[in-house]
Amino acid sequence: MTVVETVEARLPAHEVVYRELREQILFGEIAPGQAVTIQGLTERLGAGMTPVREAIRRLTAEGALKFQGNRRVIVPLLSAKNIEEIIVARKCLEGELARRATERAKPEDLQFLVQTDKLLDQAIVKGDLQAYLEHNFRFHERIYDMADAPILADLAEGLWLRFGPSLRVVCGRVGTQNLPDKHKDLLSAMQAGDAERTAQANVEDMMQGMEQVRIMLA
Amino acid sequence: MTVVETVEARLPAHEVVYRELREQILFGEIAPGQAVTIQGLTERLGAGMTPVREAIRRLTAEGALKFQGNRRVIVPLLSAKNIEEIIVARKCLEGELARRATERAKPEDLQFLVQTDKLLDQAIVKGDLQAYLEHNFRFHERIYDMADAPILADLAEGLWLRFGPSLRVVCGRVGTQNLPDKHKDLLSAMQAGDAERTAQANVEDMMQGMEQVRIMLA
DNA sequence: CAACCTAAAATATGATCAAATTATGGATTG
DNA sequence: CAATCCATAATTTGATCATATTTTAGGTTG
Repeated sequence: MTVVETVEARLPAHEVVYRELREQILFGEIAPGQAVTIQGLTERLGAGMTPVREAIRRLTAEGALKFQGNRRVIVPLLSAKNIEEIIVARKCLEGELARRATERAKPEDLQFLVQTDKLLDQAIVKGDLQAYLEHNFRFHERIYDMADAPILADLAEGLWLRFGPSLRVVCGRVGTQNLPDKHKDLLSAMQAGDAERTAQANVEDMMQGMEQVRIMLA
Repeated sequence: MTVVETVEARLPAHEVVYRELREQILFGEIAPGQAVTIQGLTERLGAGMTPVREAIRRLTAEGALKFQGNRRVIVPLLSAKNIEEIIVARKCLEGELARRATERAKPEDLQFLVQTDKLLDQAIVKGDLQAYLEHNFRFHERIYDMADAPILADLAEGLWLRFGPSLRVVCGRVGTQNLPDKHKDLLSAMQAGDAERTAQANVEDMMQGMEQVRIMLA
């Protein structure tokens, strides 16, 4: 048995299933509107029923899944109104988190962000949608971690879980080439230690993405 | 079998357990730091293991419970830093929700709020902590519902779940007599249709409560 | 077109296995 | 001789699974 297997064996099955399913939703592998069945997951992930159930309830609580009245669970379809709400919340959260992250940035954090942004650019050039979505998320997730504000980070990640599936749809239509971001502005501001400018760049970056989703839903 | 029992029987056991446990946490019946065991709940609520498990995962995802590394689940203890984070998020959310609620207020909503505030005052006079906490929550919950913004309402309720247990501790120490609120200001502004003033009153009300918790934690 | 029937899926229980905490008793030390 | 510490046993609790029951959806028949 390898070391990796030993470490993973320490994680409960419900935790493993949760993470797996979460990533699949986050990167749009399960489309908005699509049903998620317990039995389907037990087969697909080779897990028992109870752990699968627990993972589904957890993701439902986070808004990543929606419990229909009739025992059905689906990946929710976002409405234009939903996006407005998400924008309101993110405007506040993304600004605050970027501000705090800048004040606490360590060299290895900046190095990670620069490196991730590079990988992101490469994914855009290659047109690799999956890699684009993943690196983009890792970039912002790192900022959340840096902020040393677990509750705010939880809220921000929870929102990501809500619009993630739609983002995939948007990017699939628009194409990775046409996805502008403000990461360069953000990084230069953060390197300069300018928390306010970093916050502003992060909010603008967020708004660009949300705008794309908004256009699609209209 | 009564009608009520028939209707409740339609709700899945995991949903019933979830609601029950959620209320108990919300109104501080389970103290911060206290452990929540699966077997304890199966006995106390007369439910099976799987539904209890699902309810716990759901509440863990909402931040109402915390999963310790060693398989233990507790009601989290708030730190002073946590409160700061909650304040940042609530400043944004409570303002927006009150604004939207005012714009959409129907006569029966206002009637409910006035009535609930009356019950709240009575609870204060009687020194009935449990009733105070419950009516206070129902008051604000109604505002969330009125706002017609399910995602923002989810976020606001989720935060309530985080500070609820601490609020109980605070009120237990301070006594219900010494708990000022801004509900009268809020109601008069809302009745006048002044969304901005309602928002301001709601944020002030929130801050008064958070301030109490902050003082206790210092 | 409605009522019924069948198949599939979800709910829920209890049994079983594994892990962790607590309790116990003996050895060691001051 | 009493107190402390450590190792080990016992008990409690969590994790997982297999299975029985209930519910729903969809197709079929009158």
